[in-house]
Amino acid sequence: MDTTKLLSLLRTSISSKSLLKDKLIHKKVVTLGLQNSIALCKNLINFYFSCHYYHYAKLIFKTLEDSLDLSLWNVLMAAYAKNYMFIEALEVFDRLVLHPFLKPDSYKYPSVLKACGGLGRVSYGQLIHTQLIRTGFVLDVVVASSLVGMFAKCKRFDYGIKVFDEMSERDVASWNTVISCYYQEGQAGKALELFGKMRDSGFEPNSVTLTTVISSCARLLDLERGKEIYEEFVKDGIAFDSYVGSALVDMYGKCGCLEMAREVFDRMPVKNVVAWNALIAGYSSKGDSKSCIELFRRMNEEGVKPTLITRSCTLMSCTRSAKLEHDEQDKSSFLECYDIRICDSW
DNA sequence: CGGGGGAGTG
Repeated sequence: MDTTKLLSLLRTSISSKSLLKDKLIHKKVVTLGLQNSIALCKNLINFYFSCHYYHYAKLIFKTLEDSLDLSLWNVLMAAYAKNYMFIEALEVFDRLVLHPFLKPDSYKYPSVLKACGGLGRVSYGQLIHTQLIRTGFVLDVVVASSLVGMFAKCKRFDYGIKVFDEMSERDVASWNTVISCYYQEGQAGKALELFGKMRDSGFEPNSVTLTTVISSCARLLDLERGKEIYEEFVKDGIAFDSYVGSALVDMYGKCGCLEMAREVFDRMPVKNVVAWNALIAGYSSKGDSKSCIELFRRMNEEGVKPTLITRSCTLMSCTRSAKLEHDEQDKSSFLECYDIRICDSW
């Protein structure tokens, strides 16, 4: 069996998440003496991460870390960053910095910047920023966007916007990053303004853009504009995914159109917890505790785990309900929700 | 091999 065949087997087992099968493949890799195949090992690392077998992933890396292949280090950092293991990602980066022979490339930076953002380590991010200017890697569009995102996550929006303004090359993702930067800062109007600029500059917005733009309309309670923009996107054939769906449910809910919110929600093929929460929050703001309780029960039945937001919205709607003192059914619903809150850890 | 998206209360 050759490397190509093994790789394709591995990809299939990654998508079907069958660990047993993969262990057999891994054994085969070792017995065939292909453990030095970098490409194969990158796939193995990603596979073990997808099964949360981080220890195995690290072992694979360890057997090859002396091979002077930077991409292997980058794969490991990216895998950690993607799984929110930011400390581990930074540890790999720090070790890489001390490496005597490996010369940096632009792929080394996005993951570590994501980790800095996730940990709020702005001073470390700034240190890297300085290096990026010195080495010229800041000219890479992905590296620069990562910087913008890192500064936004660290609440240093001014720095993020400055980096964006100085970018010599931009793409859809970098525009999305800066639009989201304004949104996160609480400047929804400015986010919409940048969206206009993005289109004027000739970039085609995608579903990521749509999510942020709809959320901005939601925050501004500008239902008309949101609808208008959404219809344009529909005409352009932009995908209606779970992010877009949740943003729409949120917008309709915030604007008090619960029928529309419910309609979008029902149309979502996969209802994630954010969509549930957005709908519950909508009913909660109307003081409709009955609908909140009903949804709270339904999501439990459907196996979607409530979050802190689910519970606070549901409970708030119950306490807001003026009938609570008199209506036995509401009272028991409240207690039910409260009991679950005590049993689960928050 | 890398970057960008959504929910609550006070």
